[in-house]
Amino acid sequence: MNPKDPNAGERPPRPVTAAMVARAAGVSTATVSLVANGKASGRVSERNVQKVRQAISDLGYVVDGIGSSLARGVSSTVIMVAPDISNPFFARLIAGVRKVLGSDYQLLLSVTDPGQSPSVPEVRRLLGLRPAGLLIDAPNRQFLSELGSPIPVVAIDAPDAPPQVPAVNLDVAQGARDMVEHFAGLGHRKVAYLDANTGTATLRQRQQAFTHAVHEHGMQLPEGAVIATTIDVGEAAAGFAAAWPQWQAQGITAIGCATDTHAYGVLQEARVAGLQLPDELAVAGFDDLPYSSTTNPPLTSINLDAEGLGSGAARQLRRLIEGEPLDASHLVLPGQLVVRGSTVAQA
Amino acid sequence: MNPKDPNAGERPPRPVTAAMVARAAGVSTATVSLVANGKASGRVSERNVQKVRQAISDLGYVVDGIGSSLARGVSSTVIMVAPDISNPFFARLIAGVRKVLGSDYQLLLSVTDPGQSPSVPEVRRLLGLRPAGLLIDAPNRQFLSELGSPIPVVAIDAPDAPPQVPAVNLDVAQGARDMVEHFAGLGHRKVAYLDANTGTATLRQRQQAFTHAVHEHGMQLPEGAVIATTIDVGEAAAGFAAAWPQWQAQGITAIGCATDTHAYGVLQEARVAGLQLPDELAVAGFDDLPYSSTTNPPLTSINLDAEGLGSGAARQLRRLIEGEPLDASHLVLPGQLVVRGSTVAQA
DNA sequence: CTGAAAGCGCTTACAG
DNA sequence: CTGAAAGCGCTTACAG
Repeated sequence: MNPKDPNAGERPPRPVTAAMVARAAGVSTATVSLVANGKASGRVSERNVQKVRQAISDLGYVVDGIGSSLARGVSSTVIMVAPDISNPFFARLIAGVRKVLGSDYQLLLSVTDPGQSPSVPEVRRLLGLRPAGLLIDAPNRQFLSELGSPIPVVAIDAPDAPPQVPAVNLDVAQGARDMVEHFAGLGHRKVAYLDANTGTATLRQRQQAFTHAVHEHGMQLPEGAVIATTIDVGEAAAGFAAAWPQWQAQGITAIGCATDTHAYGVLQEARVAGLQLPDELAVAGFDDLPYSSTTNPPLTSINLDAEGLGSGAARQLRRLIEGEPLDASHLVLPGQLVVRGSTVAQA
Repeated sequence: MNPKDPNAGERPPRPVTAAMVARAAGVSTATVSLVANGKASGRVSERNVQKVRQAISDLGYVVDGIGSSLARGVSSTVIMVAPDISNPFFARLIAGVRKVLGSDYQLLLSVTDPGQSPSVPEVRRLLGLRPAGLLIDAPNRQFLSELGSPIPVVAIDAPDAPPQVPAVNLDVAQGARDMVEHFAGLGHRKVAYLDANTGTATLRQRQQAFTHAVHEHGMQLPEGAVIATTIDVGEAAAGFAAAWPQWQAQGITAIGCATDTHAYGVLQEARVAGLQLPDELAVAGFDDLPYSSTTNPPLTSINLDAEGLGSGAARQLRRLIEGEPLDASHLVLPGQLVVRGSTVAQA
């Protein structure tokens, strides 16, 4: 670590093994193992602990994860399999996971092809790495029922996970109902929905609950009032721009968006079109991304706790790994409607 | 894989080992190993190959990565360490890496805290996993000089990497010069620069080369004409909105942006402010993200080959891993100015 | 072409 | 408290 380290930047000759440390300290590798893993107390004399510690730091010994994993049967690695990492929601999710895993487990990400649910063979290969547990983001139901993992698995954002697969989800259906109720309370009668076309379960749920709630409230979702684009401000803007003339003619005054990203596109085009928000058009989204409080106007959104989702999933996984019982196999985190200027004129 | 698999969703009793396969096929584990690793040809009789293949598929055997890694000394894992994953540029980078690694190596991501260069101890722990190689995205120079890895490492987007660390970079300086020359050719005399405040070397390079080129062309970057925000459309929009009155008063007619994301913010605010682009204001960015061709107006940008960056780095790493010589330790991929409506009125 | 055996680096009963 | 030894699952010279 010393910047003047003569070895800096070069290939160290060969890695330091426990045997080398044992020799240097004059003890057995068993003792080195105990000390290196913090299991020395009460089992190794203070004198030997010191000698081993000294040798470890002198030689720069790091426990070899492979040897250790083989001996123990598992590694201290947690692998998270995720289809889509390039969005701020995911970054917050990871932050939550990392927080709970701390330094006890090493988090590694395995990215599947964009928008694809992971495949069973792919995950089986990952299993060959002997992770302590697996976190699987947005898997589809079929995958989950086919997997059958020998190690603990927790699904994230998998509302359709079978009961035997622990999962932690977001209550997006309730969020959708809250959004619709909010629109209804404001007097909107005809609404539209800007969906995401990625086909994950959480997105499907949002749309279905939205549609259902609209009818329950006696409101209308006219012909052609549900369109879908990718999760991209530009695509959403273009989609809205194309649909708006007709929607306007149909008397639509409010738009629910599957994600805040979609809503940003709507806001952008609406401002360019000179629409008065929220008077002529009300817009709301899902996710409550950080920027939603500073858009113009600020965006009404369903706050979904990405970090809580990550920490919750990691917590469940730790329980499983460590053999503790789960309070519940499926956890559902509530969302929260955050009302801002895109639906209600603010002071 | 059969959906009717009675084991589906349950914990398989215990993993299948090479010894079990050997017993089932009536051969030794050595033979199983040869067949399972595709090294059988010319060394195992066709008859035994068949028997082993049969047993492998009957039992669903997968080579244990841990055992294999220990025996071989390395795993077939490539770990990519990255500070910031939540942007589309990174997704394309990954795609390039995956393409070159194919199924020969398993790509795993290790995410550092947002915006942080990885730390040496962190990476040392990763080394305990015995990866075949390491890909390190946007490391700082100090990290690189301290690391001294026993395994192949390739730095990505590290223009200040020391010569002994192979790196693949983007020629952002040339890109900045091209951008400025483009502005100059259009007759702009006073320009501004909207920087990113993340402090990575590539961003620093863009800004310095831009500034330098401005002076070389006899143009001006007036007092207060360089501001910085996070890489976020909203932040950039707000930053621009706050600065524009003064910039306008100073006679600034063109803005260079450190990333397209910044430029989107400028475009957004400019349209709202009713500015005529490109007549009253010209805007250009870096990255040429997919959406840049469909903004309104389409954005002039320096196309940086994210996928090529990923595939180039992966290719270098493979060479290193496989013991082949490198053509060059440092690779620099050219950028390309793509002129669109945000700087030049289009037909 | 084949299999017995050594060895990768570690952990963990076990005997002392 | 301590160390010799077995064993984790695999790969690879080696002898046949």
